[in-house]
Amino acid sequence: MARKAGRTPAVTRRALLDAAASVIRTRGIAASLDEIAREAQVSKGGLLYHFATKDDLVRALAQDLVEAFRAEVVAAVDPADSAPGALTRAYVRACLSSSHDEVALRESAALVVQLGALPEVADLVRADTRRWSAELGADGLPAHVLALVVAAADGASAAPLWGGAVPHDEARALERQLIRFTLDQALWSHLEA
Amino acid sequence: MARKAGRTPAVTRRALLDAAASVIRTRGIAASLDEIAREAQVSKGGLLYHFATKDDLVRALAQDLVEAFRAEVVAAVDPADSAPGALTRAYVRACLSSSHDEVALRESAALVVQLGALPEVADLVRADTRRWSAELGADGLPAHVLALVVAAADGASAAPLWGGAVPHDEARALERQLIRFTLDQALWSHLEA
DNA sequence: TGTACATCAGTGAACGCGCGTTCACTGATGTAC
DNA sequence: TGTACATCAGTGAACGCGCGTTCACTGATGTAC
Repeated sequence: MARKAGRTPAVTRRALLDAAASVIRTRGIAASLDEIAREAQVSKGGLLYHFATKDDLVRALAQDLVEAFRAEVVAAVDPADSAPGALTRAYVRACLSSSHDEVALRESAALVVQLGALPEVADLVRADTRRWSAELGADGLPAHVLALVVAAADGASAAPLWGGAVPHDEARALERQLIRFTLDQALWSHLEA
Repeated sequence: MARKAGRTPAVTRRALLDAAASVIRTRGIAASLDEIAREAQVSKGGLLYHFATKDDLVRALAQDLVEAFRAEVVAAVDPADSAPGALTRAYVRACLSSSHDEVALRESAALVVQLGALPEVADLVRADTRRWSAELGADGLPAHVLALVVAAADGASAAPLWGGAVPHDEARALERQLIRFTLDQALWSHLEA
């Protein structure tokens, strides 16, 4: 513990990652370690005890966000849903639901893109994207349906990147449409090339 | 002209914007003016003669890209197409076509997002997004169809942001699907909430 | 037509400030005896 | 049980380097007479 009783190192580390996310979200990747440390109520030296270098911090943050999104999707899987496309439906729900924290998740997407300015982070994100491609590709949907649904989910969740706020009810409507899409086989053949 | 015959000031300015785009694309927003100036074959002082400040340069670049995308869409409008959704179809073609420069346009989207780290640029982009919303909203398509099509086009064109390369033939297939969507009224009612 | 002057479009050296990183030090907790 | 020592989790001052910005200067072109 040391010098700051009442906060375990793990909690301090968590606070630093949260502070980094919040500060970088608003001030961009150019945010200083000073700002981040202050936000986490730690000295700059204290931050550097946990993350030896700024790149270290940013990389850890990117990993954290990528894992958080994956956990979000896994949590959105309906255990009673055994039809093809169950994972894709969870993906859609995770991308479009604004239930539990309004905008946080979508802002995180924007944050990851910002962090992508660092090559190592870009690699990390690219690897995760490939993993999603593989897992969604094995979800049992025809390729052309999957491509459409995933593109729409991605587009809606990336909209904050260019300042496009999808209104709440519109997001729910889009979510319903996309989910129906993954279930309605009559539609599939109607759209086949 | 002065001191560098054979290049008009306008051409130098253009070269600086192009160099800024290319350098920032690869090295992120933290790229230095030195690098950008060198890429444009101008001294750092020369760059600052055209753009008094780094923010100035970045703002001009953002504006340039936003206008280039708009021009792209306008050029993609089919003059013989008078059905509802003509502008939306042009938007889809601009987002998904990889014809004339493979990846340049989509990389530009990524670039704009990077630039969004500066508040003034974020405002500029947000304003442009609102303008697109208004214009696409007046394009004659039902709201739920428009939302789906635009989200999918956005998602496909933003995929490079997280390293998701949409293969060429898949992009063409998605383009065809989305365009059919804007034309097939039977589908519309089938999808109505 | 030549000459003087102003302006445009830069050059390149120097400055100064912010920020990432280093470093010597420290106060609590854990462990050995 | 008390005491010495090591380690963990930081603090905060100092350093140095990179980068944006300033500034004095300059070489072509345009304009007045």
